[in-house]
Amino acid sequence: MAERGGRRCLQRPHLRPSSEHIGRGRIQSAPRHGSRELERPQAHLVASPGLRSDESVPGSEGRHRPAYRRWILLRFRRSAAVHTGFKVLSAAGAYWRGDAANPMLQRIYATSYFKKKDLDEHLMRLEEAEKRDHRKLGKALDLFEVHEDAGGGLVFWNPRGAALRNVIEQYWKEEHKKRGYELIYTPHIARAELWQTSGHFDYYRENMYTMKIEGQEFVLKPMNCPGHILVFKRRLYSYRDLPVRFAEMGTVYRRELSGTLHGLLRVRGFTQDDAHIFCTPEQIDDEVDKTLAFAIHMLQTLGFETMKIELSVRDPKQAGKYAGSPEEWDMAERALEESIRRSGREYKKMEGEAVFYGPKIDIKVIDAIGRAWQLSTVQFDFNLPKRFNVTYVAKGGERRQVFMVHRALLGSLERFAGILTEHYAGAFPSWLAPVQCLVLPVSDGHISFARALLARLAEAGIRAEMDAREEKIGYRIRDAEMQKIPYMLVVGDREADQDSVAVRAHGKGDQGTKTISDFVRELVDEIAARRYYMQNK
RNA sequence: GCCGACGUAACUCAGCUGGUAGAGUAGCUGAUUUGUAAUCAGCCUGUCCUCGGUUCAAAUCCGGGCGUCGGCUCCA
Repeated sequence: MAERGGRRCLQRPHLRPSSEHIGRGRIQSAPRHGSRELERPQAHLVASPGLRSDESVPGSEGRHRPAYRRWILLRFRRSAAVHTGFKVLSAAGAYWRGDAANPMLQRIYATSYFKKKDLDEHLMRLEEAEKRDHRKLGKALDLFEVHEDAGGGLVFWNPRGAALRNVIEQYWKEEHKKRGYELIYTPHIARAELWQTSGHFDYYRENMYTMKIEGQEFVLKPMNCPGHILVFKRRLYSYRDLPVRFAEMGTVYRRELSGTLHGLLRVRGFTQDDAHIFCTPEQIDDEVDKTLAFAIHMLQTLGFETMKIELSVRDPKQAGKYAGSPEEWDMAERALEESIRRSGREYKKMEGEAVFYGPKIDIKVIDAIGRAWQLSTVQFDFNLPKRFNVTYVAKGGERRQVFMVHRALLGSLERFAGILTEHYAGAFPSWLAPVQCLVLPVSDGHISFARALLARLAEAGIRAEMDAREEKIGYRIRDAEMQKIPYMLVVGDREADQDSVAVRAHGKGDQGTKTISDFVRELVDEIAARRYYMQNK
C-alpha cells in the first residue's frame, strides 16, 4: 500500500462553480454534459489554434494525427453552419490534454446557439454573474478585500464584512453548542514533529508555511485535525463519554499557487468551520444522521434552498490504496449511504472518488442564479487515529481505536462569505445584513429625534446607523439603496409628532408609516426568525 | 507555477501612431434645510506598479521584477 500520510485532513471544498455550471465568464469546454439546472447552450466551442496546420499535436510522435487547427475549423464549420448566435468569449492558455507536463496551447472559448435570442439570454446570465461578483460587491459594500501590500490570498475583513462574519459565527456557535459540540481553540503554529506524526510534513510540505525558531522547525497549521486530536488525547475517554465533538473556527494557511488565487474563493489563509467527532463504531449511524441534518439545516437557514448530495466511496479495483481495514470502510460507507437514504434526499454515488483515508459525503448548494458550490463535507478518517493512536476504553476495559469524522458545514468562512455575497447579490436578509437599518432625518431639525430612534434600535439589538448628511432625502435614499441596506427609516415632522417611522425596504420602496414600537417588534421578530425579507427576489 | 491580457487620483476609467496627464464618482469648502434612487458652485488629489534599457524626449517602445484579471494545472 502506498502510504501517503495525512495528505488532507479536511479537504477544501470546491472552489468554483463546478464545471458543468455557468460560472462568471467561464464557459466550459465541449458539451460533454447533459442538461443542468440552467438552460444549456446548444454548443460550446473550444478551439486551440496554437499550432500551425502542418504541425502535428505534441506527444503524438509516431502516430499521425490531424493538425489540431484543422480539427477546430471542422468543428467550427459544422457548428457555425446551424447556429446564428455565435460569440467568442475569451482566450486562454491550456495544457495539451490537461497535463501540466505537456506544452501549452492557446484555447479560444466561444459559445453559440440556434437562436440569437438564446445567445442573448446566455450572455445576460454571464452579465448577471458579473454583477454579483463578490470581489466587486465586497469593495462596493465595503465588506472585505485583499490588499496588494499584504499579499495575494490574504483576506481583510472591513468593519461591515466583519459584522456579517460575526453574525454567522455567533449563529454557528449557538447551533453547535445546542447540538453537543464543545468549542475549542488550538494554536496557529506547532512544532514540525506534530506534522511528522500526522504525515503532513512529508506529503503536504509544499503547501505548508514553515519557519525555524531557535533551531526548531515550526509549521503554520494547514489543518486543524492534529490539534483537535491532541485535545482529545489530553485524557482518557471511556466509551461512556463518547461521542466527543470538538468544533473550532480554525484559521489555516496553505501555500496555494499564485495563479490559482481568486478573491475570497481561493485564498491562502482561511477559517474553516471545522469539527471532529470521536465516536465508537456503534455510534456512527447516529452521528452521521445528526451531522447531515445539521448541515442541511444550517445551509437552508442561510438561504440555500436546493442542494445536491454526493457520496464518495472506494474504488473496488484499487482496494490496496486505502488506509483502514475493509471492515471499517464497509461500516463507514454503509453508514453514510443509509443516512442519506433516511434523509429521503437524492444523491449521487461516486465510486473511486473517496480520498485514501476515508469515504465522505459532500453537499453542494445551488445559488440564486443556478450555480453549484460545494460547501459541506463529512469525512471519515481511518488514517489519523492510527497515526496518533487515538483510543478510548471500551466496555470490556480494552483500548479501542476511535472512529473519527471530520466535517465542515460552510467550508471556510472566507469562501462562504464570497458565495453568500454572490447568492444574495449583496442584498443580505436583515438578520445577516451588516447594517440592518438606516435612519434618515429629513432635515437638521429632525436629528435629535433620529438620535433617540437610533438609541431605541440599538437597545433592541438592531444594527442601525444614521445618515444625517446635508443632502436631499432622495440622494441619501439612493445611497442606502445602493448599499443594499434592508430598511431605511425616514423621519421628519410627521414621524416626530407621532413617534413613528416611515419605512422603506430595500428594493421594495415605501412601506408606509409604522409606530416605532411596532417596527422594532416586527424587525426583532424577523431577525430572530432569520427570515428572508425578500423571499422571492 | 504555466499561457495570455492588464496595472494611470481614494474608486471606476479615458489618454490614437513617443512631446512629463484628464473625466465621472468620492473628499473638502460654501450656498441650499431638503419627504422616498443623484441640489448647485468652487477647490484639492498623481512615484502614470516597480527597476533598468532605447530615445533629444517614455504613461506610451523594449527587458527584468511585483501584482491583478481570464484560463490551465492544483484543490480531487
